[in-house]
Amino acid sequence: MGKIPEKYDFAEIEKKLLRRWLDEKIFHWDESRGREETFVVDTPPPTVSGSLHVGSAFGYIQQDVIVRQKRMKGLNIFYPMGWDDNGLPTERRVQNFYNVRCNTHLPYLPGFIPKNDKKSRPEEINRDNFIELCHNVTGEDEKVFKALWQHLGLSIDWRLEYATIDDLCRKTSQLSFAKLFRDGHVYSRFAPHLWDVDFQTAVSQAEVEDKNLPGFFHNIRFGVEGDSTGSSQAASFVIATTRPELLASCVAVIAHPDDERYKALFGKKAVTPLFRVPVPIIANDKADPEKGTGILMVCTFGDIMDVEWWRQYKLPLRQTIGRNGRMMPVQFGTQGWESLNVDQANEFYGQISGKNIKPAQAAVVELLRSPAGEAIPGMGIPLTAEPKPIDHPVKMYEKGERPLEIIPTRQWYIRIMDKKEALIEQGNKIQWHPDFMKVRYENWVQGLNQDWCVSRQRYFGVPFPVWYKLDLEGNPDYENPILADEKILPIDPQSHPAPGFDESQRDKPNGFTGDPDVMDTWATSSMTPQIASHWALDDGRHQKVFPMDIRPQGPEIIRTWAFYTIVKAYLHENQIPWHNVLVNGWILDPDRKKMSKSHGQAITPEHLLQQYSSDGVRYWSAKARLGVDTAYDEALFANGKRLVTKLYNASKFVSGHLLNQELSSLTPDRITEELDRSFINHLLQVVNKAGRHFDNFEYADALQCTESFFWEKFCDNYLELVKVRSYHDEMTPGKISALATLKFTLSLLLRLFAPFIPFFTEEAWGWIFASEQGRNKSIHTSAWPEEKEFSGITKPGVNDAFGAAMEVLAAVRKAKSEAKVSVKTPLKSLKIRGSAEDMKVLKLVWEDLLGTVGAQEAEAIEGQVEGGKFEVKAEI
RNA sequence: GGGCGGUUAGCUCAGCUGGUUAGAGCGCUGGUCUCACAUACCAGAGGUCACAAGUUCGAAUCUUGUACCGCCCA
Repeated sequence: MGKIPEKYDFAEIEKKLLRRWLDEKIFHWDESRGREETFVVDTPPPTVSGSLHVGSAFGYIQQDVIVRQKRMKGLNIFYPMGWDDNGLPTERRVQNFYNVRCNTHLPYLPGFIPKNDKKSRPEEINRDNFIELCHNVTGEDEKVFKALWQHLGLSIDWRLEYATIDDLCRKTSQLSFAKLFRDGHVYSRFAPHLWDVDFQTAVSQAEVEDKNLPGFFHNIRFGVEGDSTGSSQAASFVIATTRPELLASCVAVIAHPDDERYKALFGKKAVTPLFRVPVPIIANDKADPEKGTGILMVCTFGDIMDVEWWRQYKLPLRQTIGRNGRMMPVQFGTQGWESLNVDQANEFYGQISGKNIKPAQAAVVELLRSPAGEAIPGMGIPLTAEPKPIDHPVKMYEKGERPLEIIPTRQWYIRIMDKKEALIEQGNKIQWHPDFMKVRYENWVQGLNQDWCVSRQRYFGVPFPVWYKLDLEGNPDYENPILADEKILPIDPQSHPAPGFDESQRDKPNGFTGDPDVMDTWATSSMTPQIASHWALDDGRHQKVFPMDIRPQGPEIIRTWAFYTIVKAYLHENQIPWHNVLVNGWILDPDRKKMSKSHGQAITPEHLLQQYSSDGVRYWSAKARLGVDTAYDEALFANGKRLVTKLYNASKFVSGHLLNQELSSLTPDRITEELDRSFINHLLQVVNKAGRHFDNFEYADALQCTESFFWEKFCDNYLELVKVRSYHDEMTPGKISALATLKFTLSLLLRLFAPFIPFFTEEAWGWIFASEQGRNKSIHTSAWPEEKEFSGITKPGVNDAFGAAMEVLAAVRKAKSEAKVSVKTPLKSLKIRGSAEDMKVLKLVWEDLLGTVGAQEAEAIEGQVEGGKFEVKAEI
């Protein structure tokens, strides 16, 4: 046993142990061992371009606590780590970091260095230059994350590191796409789809959120064709819309079939104001008579209902909003743009063409204020009332700033709408922790309303391994995409020619073109189990880790990460990806709001690690149960640090006693005193309880019962009661029993705490146990405490002598506290009354007890006692 | 509007397969330098368990409803 330092310098010890753990490879996965004895984690790859705040560490520590306990149980641990660097967050970070924008029309500049002048307009750069910058930035970000992860003590096998944009991930994502295409689960089509006009990309249902925004209801008078009097009610009607700028896109008006106000109009044609376009008046029971005026215009496209009606009634397409969010040029009088007054329509439209949506809306409203815009001459000003302010839900891209538009584009989809039931069934095969989280999954699957759109019109992502043949006019043949051979993946169709073609034929008539899109980042993240397992590349390895054991993750990505991963595992192998999903809670700001970036960034994890130690920060995370929100409270970090200090002191005390002893002789069978055996029995209860909690992933409860046992029973009571014997000069059987108990207990306590407090427990383990014969050098590969370790210890002779001693000790302490004297003050006399049976128990720990309370002798009185076992009279 | 979770001491949280005087940590009050630890120890104060009704011999714990908070969906 080496020297025990006077003070515990956690910073230095943490550094030393991190190095040692890496050198000794104790977190390495052993590929030679079978699936049954392996515990596999599908670790969440953090978005490295995201903010790094204290919440980032939270969930990872919880996983690590679970992993470390499983490792001690003897399981072979497969604990990889990935970085999510692919996707829009990185692009955005690069744009801001270097003040650049990607422009696909510019040529590639080798050795390009951005000007990085924040004051000037963003520098436009080539796509490949842009991607290079993305790699630079994420490379740096990943270093920062990795350093933090190591500092937290995450017991990751860093040989299993991956990044979602690296070759392995691109290959796996492309393989997934290719196989799904081959199996008919994937299709592309040109159709209206949710579109962000700022990022200029399609988004999927999972990335859309409803946001309440202020808007205006505009009441606009439409005419009815063939009724030019303009005076009677039947000749016109008023629709209410929040999107008057879409008036030129109007293709129909719809009211409820039972709506008396409009019954007479069905089958006739309405005439739009300004553009004087005749559109059908249709009855459909999905129109809400209560909303607005009960009759509404269908535009291509204002919302999801428009798309539905457009399809149902095979209405024409009149697109006016372009991909960039500006009003597209339109020529009335051409095919599909009929008007009763072509010249006037074009003149009106000319006043909004090219405008952004908001200014276009303002312009249209102004035009509607003029009688010149009336649908039918003589009908009057189209805008029948001042716009009425309302708050209404608007669909937004979760990362976007302006409302989403619905714009016809070509996109790739994975078919999921026909598999809802099967996907819910897959969810049922998985254990969710806490179990109510499964409901969120089910609700999401039930509410799906479109197939999974996996294509994005962006740059930094996994390309589709697809080309299209160009016809003689240079039009791509989308119906017959050319798929890359699986053997050559990953490839970029932008730089790699299509099979059978030469690069010189790129984008030339009769040649080919590469698919310009990249995949939704979830198309890659949904493959994290398969990426880590080397699915489709190394089947032996895949079988050894798939399906995985646990998927730890946040609640907000059940609808994305958990859902898509379940989808992929189902489509590829008709499997569940993991047996357990562990959903952590939110970190809340002190004001009970979800921890925000602005708040969180001020609280850097590094700062906390320096102040409270890694073990202290881990304690805070491990106190939080799965699925339960946790308030950010620095008091808990302090508690963790305090616990480490206490553990240090207790370990120092025990080690001090064992110093210069023949350690190997202090075996469990030398534990002979009743107090010791009774105390050991309490320890056994904790071992069993903590083990059971861990089996249910209730690490917080395991910590709770271990901590309270350690602090209250071991430190505050047992250590005090045993000092009489442990400090004895002679090596009496009583002293040997005490030392053997201390050694046994410390060994177990350190191991019980090891998953939570890996640094200090490892350090203390090294003081005594690491050098013992048959022990593992690292506590983290030592055995998790089990009941069988107690087999060499004789059971206590009576019922709970330790508990009896604690009760009397407490009574004496109370007397001393009331007398306001030191705890060590000797007693003048001590009288203890209890039943014959209880006194018999107490007699077995009599000497320990008297020595501890400072009594020369004590009077034992047999008699009945109310409220407790003993009545104690202590004279000071 | 629908779903899920929550509401327990000043604060942060346990307890919730119903059963003796409802627990912990922090904070607060008083005391103690006791040979592991004053980053400690000892003692103490502090709660009509959101509200209402119901089931029951008995409810923080089960049922129903209400209010408020948070999250998800429409």
